[in-house]
Order: sequence, then structure tokens, then C-alpha cells
Amino acid sequence: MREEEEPSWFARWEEQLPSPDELMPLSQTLITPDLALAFDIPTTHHHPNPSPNPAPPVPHQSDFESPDLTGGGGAAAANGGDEPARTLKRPRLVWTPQLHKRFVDAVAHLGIKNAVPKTIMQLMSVDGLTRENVASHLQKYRLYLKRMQGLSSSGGGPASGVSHSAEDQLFASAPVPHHFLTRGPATAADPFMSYAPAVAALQHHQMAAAAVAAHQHQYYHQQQQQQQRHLGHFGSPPGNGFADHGFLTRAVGQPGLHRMVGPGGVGIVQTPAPAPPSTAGSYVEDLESGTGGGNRRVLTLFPTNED
DNA sequence: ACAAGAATAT
DNA sequence: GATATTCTTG
Repeated sequence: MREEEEPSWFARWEEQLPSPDELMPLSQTLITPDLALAFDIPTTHHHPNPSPNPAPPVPHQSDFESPDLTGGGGAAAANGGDEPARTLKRPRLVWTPQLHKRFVDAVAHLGIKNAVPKTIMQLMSVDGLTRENVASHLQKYRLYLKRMQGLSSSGGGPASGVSHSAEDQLFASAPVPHHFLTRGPATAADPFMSYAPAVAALQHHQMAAAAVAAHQHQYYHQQQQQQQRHLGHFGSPPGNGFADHGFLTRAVGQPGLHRMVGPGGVGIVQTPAPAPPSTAGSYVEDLESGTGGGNRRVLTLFPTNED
């Protein structure tokens, strides 16, 4: 019985998260030279980063290919007032623990069945993040979950040493909701089950997703809904010592940490998209909380120039 | 036509 | 290995 790491790791996993300042250089790397010019953003990427934190050593791409009009619409060639960010190829997205946490958080709030790339992307509210980015990450994340399921329900050896390879380090930085691993066919006794169809219907309105999340932002229970598809029932694994209801509540939803999008010193959030009404940003409850006191709001991959 | 998911490529 | 892109299917 060695669960001494249980209460320890989750208290440290948020400490290891780089400070919000680390996000700035990350975002800058996602700005293409063309985009920087278009937005009049000086490429003076100063790295005031003397911190011992493992900053994402994302090498800046030397150059980018010409804006290839792969849109199939030659008419888009003249993108005078159009956003170049849409046509230009962006550098590879680096999934930092912060981003991954938001990802897991969004998936946890939506539920496995509603956790589709588009919805996840919208809930994450990370400007610049594309559906493709989320889809790719989601694919890998599912493989990771599947791997864990196999190990946990292996039954062959409880002494399964959690040999976390470097590949799992990213995923290990964020707590995995228990219902991700344990497939409970039933447990549909949630009042939020009714919102599920709403989410499906909301896909025409982006703001709905935010509203849903805001509604259930504090309720963390097994949100399961019977799906109409013919998904085989997964044998519910017996109560393995993998699921902890306790830490989930604390890890995902920190009590008293309702950080709404308030007045901040950094107004780097530019919302070119049809900004949702009051509901926008209201659901931002639990951002990564630096132990040193570093809470931020909506993440953005496109920070304006620093003062 | 759009989106999700898997497969494949870089 | 991590992420992007392509391909197929719903």
C-alpha cells in the first residue's frame, strides 16, 4: 500500500506548471512572420526567462512557406481585409501542461460523448487553437486512456508499476477524471443529462457550449448519458483503486477559486470571432493556479505586443 | 458540406 | 515521438 504519492503528486503537479509568463514566449512562437507583420507585431522576442522553469524550448521556425492558397478558392487570393492567420500555416502547436489541463478540463466538463474536437476547442477558449489541433491531441489522449485502462484492469498484476515513460509526462501533468477510465454504463442519474441534447443542438451557436459549462461548472459527478448509437457496453471494472472522487473535486474545481474574466493588466485577448454575450468568459473557473499566485484568464495564442 | 475518427505523413 | 495532414465515413 503505497499511496503516499497520491496526495503528493496532485499538490505538486500544479506547482510544476510554468508561470503564466511562460505562456507569452509560447504564443509568440505561434505567430508567423507574416502574421506579425500584418498585426504590426515586432518580432522582438525578448526572453526575460531566467526562471529555472522548463520553458518550452520551441525553436523558432526559420521561415515559412509562401501563403499557399489551398482553400481551393482562388478568389481568396486577395485577402486584403481577411485574416491572414487563417490561410497561413502555423507552426506546430506545443501542448504545454497548461494547454493540456484546459483540454482535460474541457473534456471532463463536456463528458466523453460530448467531448468532440469542435466542442472541446470552443470550451477551451484558446484563441488560435484550431479544431485540427484538438482533434490530433484528442486522438493521442484517447490512446493514452486506453493504455491506462488496459493496465488498470489487467488484473494480472496489481503490482503494476506505473512505469510512466517520457511519453506520458505530459498527460501525467494533468489529473485524469476517473470516469474517463471507468466506463459506467448507467449512472445516468444526473440532472445535467438534459443538457446533453442541448449541446448537440447548440453546434449552431457557439455560445451555448459556454453556457452549458457555466451551468454545471461546480458539479462534478459522473455525467453519463445513454447514447443512441449501438455502442457495446463496456464491462464496468470492479472498484479498482484507481478512481478517487476526492481529488477530482479538488483538482479540477478548486474551492474559492472562481476566477472570472476580470480586469487584468493584460488585455491581450483579441476576439475577432463573434464575441458571445455576457456568457462569454463566465465559465472560466479554474485556470491553472500557480502556487505563487499567478492566475490568468482566457488563454490566447496571439498576445499583442507587450508594453 | 461539415465534422469526427482513424490512418498516415512530416 | 509529437503533431499535422490526409482519408474515410457518418
